[in-house]
Amino acid sequence: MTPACPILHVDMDAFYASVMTRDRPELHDVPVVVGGGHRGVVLSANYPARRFGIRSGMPGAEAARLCPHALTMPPDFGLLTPVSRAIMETFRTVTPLVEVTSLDEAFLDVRGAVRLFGPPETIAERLRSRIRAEHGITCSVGIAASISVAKLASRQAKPDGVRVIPPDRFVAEVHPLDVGVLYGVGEATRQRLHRLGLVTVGDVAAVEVDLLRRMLGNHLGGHLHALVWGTDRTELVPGGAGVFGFGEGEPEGSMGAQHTLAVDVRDRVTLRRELLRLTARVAARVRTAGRTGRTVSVTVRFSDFTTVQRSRTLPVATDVTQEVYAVAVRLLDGLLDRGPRRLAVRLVGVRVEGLRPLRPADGRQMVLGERDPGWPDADRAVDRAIDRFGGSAVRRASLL
DNA sequence: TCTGGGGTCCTAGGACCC
DNA sequence: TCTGGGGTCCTAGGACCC
Repeated sequence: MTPACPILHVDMDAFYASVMTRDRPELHDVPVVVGGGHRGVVLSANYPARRFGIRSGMPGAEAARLCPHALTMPPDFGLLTPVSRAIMETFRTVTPLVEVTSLDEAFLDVRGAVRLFGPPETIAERLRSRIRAEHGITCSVGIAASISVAKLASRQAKPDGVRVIPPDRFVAEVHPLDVGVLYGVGEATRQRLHRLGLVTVGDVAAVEVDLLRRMLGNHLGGHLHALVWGTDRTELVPGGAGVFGFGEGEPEGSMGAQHTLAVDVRDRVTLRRELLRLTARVAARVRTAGRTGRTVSVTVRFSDFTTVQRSRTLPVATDVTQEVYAVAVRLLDGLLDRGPRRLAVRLVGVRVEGLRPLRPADGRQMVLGERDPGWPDADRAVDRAIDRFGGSAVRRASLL
């Protein structure tokens, strides 16, 4: 029989901080912050640090103000990634229906596993004790009929707990809460709803769906209506880690890179050099994934934090660094010429969109009368060298 | 010493075509 | 020589997630 609540959301507790201090018992009562260095944000804070009000996503400077004696360390993905992979593999011993949404979170559909392993609550406890035993860290599990409610439940289960929200308890337990608890309602939508006098989930549920659609737009209105009644049935998509660039597959639609400069910069030569560095990285990833993209998009964030983006779609898809860069640098120049003038630049980014698999026929066919400038060969040579000697072995002349 | 980096999806207007 | 609808593509911006 299919259980009423077949969806599990498993969320590691303070994953980065927990893993990085796991073998250092002397740090267990010390506030530890991962990330948040110069101009950065907090990626993870252990529970002692949270007692000072430190939260992930917070500017590092603010965290330092709240707790000056906290120990701050950069994330060590060489340590974190294998732990994450092993945990996700543990999930797959229960069900193949695992959607990995980040290094430290996944949704599981266990409807086919109850016969073998028992009810979802039992499965949750099994997974929790295995993760504790094998990796020395704790996690929390939300259990519900849908991913959106399971996600909400796991947040309430933290730390180191399990929470079930069955459909017949949804209204009683969720309607009194602030709309911001809903998965998919961020700060902007929350503020908007609050301004309309809709503060709790129940307040929104009392509004007719047609009115909601008129107030918030067709899609958001309809989606929100489903969320507040717990009827959203967005399907779990098995796989998915590639979306986050953690190496398990590659993203489908776009690949990009951006960087916040150590100091705000006005000098165009410096900005172009940074753009080339990022472009080389992105194009190499596109090639490695065996894809090409048609749209190049450049993002600039100015010192006042206003962010502008310009894109250009090419007639023919490319994976050639120099072709992407030629477009990107024109977009950058246009942006600097017409953007909020006089402001220094804080961040530059480049993205290749409209990715699709590279078919042999796409090859490097020449437009009539055009000479192949040899860039694809140069790219392949660079890719091979990076493959053999590592990324630091190869630098483009203009980066030296 | 305010505010990262990697993605996805939706909206809305204009161009262009039928 | 007046009015139009529908579909797709492109661009810019914004919201959301971890």
